Amino acid sequence: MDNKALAELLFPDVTETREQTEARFPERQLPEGACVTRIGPSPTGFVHLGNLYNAIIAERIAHQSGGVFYLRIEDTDNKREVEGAVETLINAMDYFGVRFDEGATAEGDNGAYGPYRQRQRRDIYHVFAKWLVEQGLAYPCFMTAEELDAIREQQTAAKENPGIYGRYAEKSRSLTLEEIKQNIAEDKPWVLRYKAEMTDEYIEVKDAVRGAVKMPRNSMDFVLLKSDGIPTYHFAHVVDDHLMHSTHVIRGEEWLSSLPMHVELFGKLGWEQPVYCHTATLMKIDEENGGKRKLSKRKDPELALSYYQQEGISRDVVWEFLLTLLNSNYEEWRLANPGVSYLEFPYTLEKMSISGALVDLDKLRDISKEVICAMQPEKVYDEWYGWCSEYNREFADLLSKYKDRTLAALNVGKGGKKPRKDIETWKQACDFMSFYYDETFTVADDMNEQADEETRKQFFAKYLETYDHADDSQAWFEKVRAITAELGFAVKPKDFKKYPDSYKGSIVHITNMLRIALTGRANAPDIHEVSHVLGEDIVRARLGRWA
RNA sequence: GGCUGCAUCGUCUAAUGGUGAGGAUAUAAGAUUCUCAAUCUUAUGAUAUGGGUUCAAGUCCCAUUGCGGUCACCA
Repeated sequence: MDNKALAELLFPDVTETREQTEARFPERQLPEGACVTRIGPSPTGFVHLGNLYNAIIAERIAHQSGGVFYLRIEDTDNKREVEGAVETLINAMDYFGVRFDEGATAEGDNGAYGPYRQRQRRDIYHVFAKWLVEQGLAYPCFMTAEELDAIREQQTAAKENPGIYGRYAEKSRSLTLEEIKQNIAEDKPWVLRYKAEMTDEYIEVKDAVRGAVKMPRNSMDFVLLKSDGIPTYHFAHVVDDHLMHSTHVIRGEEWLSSLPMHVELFGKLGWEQPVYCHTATLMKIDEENGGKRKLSKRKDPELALSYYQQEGISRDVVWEFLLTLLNSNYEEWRLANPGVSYLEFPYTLEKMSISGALVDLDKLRDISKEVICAMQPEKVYDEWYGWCSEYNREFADLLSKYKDRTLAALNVGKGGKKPRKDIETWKQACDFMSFYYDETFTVADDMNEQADEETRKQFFAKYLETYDHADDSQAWFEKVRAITAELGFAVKPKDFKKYPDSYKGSIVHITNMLRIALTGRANAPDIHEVSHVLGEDIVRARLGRWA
């Protein structure tokens, strides 16, 4: 076979040599030790928690080393592509504070190694495809889907490994130049296959987290270019990560088994392999059978990044959460460095866990309270307002109308050493804080459980009579106690527990009445503090209804 | 099925081959002279199984089991 002639026949439009193409993607000028990483999502419109997980690793590795982090859109499968998916992805990454130095943007490209959308790099792949054909390392295959299905059936029946290799590749491999010319003249669709060697050798690849991984060397004639001339993931990955000079390839462990193909291509093209880092899959407990399983797009809403956006889970919270999963020493570091940005944490691949972690929403909730509690009220306000303006416009209006009151409310219970931890998510915050605004204030809890109507009227009348908005918390509580005793309620809850028949109730009932009247609920923060956030007029108005 | 990755409390994990297997979270009980959110005490709770190597194994080796991945003109 005349490989040169075959290459010309298959790629008549390719005029550039591989040297010329490579010269257009020169070495990056970076300081010693700088890492170049990327994420390569496919634009399906669905952004995974796993996407962010890998993005965070890649971003940290690059930026901690003074390197480059870029975005490449892997859109080689046009069947899966969804309109507007690139924008969705960029928005999601932006929401979670992942910033790219170069790569695809909503408008186009930013950077010297583009295009950053694989479909637009078709000509580049063809240069290397042509070279592989010239070297006798690739050949066209005209087999139809039906023929491939038949082969697979035959292989399954014979308990052989499925795929195109060995004698199953004979038919296409043995085509003469004349036959190929004929097929092409007839416009028969073809794919370009890698011409693998039949071998039982093993390869060993160093994975940055897993250590040495041993696998059988590739002996499959896998597809390099599909019939539309677009490369498969495998070919595109090798060409792009070489030309764009990625030093580290961070991706999910589902790629581990195709690693031999990639190693094969890097070897044959004479390129240096990047450092591979195959991350563990995020898992979840299956409610049906109690087993550990992969997060599934259909059954698990918390898999979608949009879930975290819709719930209003703060960017910082998601980072903290993922970092605790990513590096086992993160929590320890956080404890030793409270108040420091997570960006200061020295992230290392060595500390990465290799077994699949379970997404534990309990843990997320705990981290969430912790993180938001530690935020300055101004920051809480800004982030919360930002979320509301996208997901709850009415509340956003309230927040801007009552900005000062909201800031004061966010300070409630923040004075001492043990600050309150009320807020978990922005969505929940709207609910939790609703009693501070007349527009959203409702009485949710029943006051009948606290005392009968007669006592209630007496209490509120007396309370308002002696109420002095200027009282400090001590003086205020003394008055509450006085009224409590006067009404025949136990001032000490323990007394009531001991002698329930001697009292009409305890101070707990009294304060609960106050709380319900003031906030609409029996469980709420400190009455005295809340009163001062609301102001005297509102306090008198809300309590007056009951007197 | 072939190939392959992983395996410590429910969950996330720590432990140069050598301490009573430690922490966090969750759960339960108690404390905090007003609820709740917290906070503090305490408790429950793990090296998947079976062999080997070694004075000594959670740690090294082998097998079994379990869970995952992959075997497309999908990524």
